[in-house]
Amino acid sequence: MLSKKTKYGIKALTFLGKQEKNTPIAIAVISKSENISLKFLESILLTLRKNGVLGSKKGKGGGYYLLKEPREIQMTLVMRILEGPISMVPCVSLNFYEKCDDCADEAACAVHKLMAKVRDNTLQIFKNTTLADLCDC
Amino acid sequence: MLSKKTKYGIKALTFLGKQEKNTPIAIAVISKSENISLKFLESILLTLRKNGVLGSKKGKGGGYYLLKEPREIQMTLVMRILEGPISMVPCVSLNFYEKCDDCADEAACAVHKLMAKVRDNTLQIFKNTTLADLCDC
DNA sequence: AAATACCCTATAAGTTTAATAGGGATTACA
DNA sequence: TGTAATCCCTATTAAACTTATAGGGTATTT
Repeated sequence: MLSKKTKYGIKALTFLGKQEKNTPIAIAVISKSENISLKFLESILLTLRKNGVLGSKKGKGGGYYLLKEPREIQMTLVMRILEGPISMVPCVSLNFYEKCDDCADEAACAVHKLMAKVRDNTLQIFKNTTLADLCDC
Repeated sequence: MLSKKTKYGIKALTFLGKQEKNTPIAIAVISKSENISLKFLESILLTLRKNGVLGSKKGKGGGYYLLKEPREIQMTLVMRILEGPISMVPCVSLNFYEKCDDCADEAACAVHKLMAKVRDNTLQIFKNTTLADLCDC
């Protein structure tokens, strides 16, 4: 299951990407428009800012804005920041690899084999989908 | 993340699929071979039996066995029984559909759009992968 | 200086997962 | 016929994760 954190994060990014000008948008504006708990959204946007996806401006007239063009923001990046590993098991993860305790031979493991296939496909989708694609609705 | 339930389930099914003869195998045998908690595995195999994937035989010499040929057991079935929905959000699920509370227009939702693509791809893989494929190692 | 809006940490409620425990029912075989 | 093997079923629990909520701090603009 996709966490609400990621879901809300993608919605917020899409909202920002759809703006005509890339000027700061207050959290409260996004929160109301997308029906997202303000405080929860706050922490999500903070995470995206710390990871270089968003910039922010404090004080009156402040808010969050995209640091890159929508077409340059791949969903791989967004997913990894908000959701974590793209693969369903750590033993096939490229960025978050971990060996399984219970599994002696990875090459002979059915789960590994299956999940590697799934990861390859999912990764392709996330790589080839940018925020710009999601903003065309 | 894939639950351990599903992971263990697939491993157990693969173990059964690799047997020369399709005679009952005791839970304890699978448990030891695959390093899976016996009691936990027990509940998993029970679920698979209740869903028509496995048969069982009680008493001495009893155990679990496949009810169908490995090549006829699609991973879609196994995943849906053990893991639940294949899609990452309920609003794009074919078998477990649910509307989002926060989302007014599904067709215009970025998350929906993205996750529908992911589901399509993942579904194809699970459909085209049978237990027999996983047993060739 | 006052209002606005982001920044940061802590905490709590709710849910899910993974496992554990314990006993019941059935079957094979000596 | 009795006993060991083995599946069947329910309940409980411990840990982890998710989804918020609360409260105050800091910077900026007007």
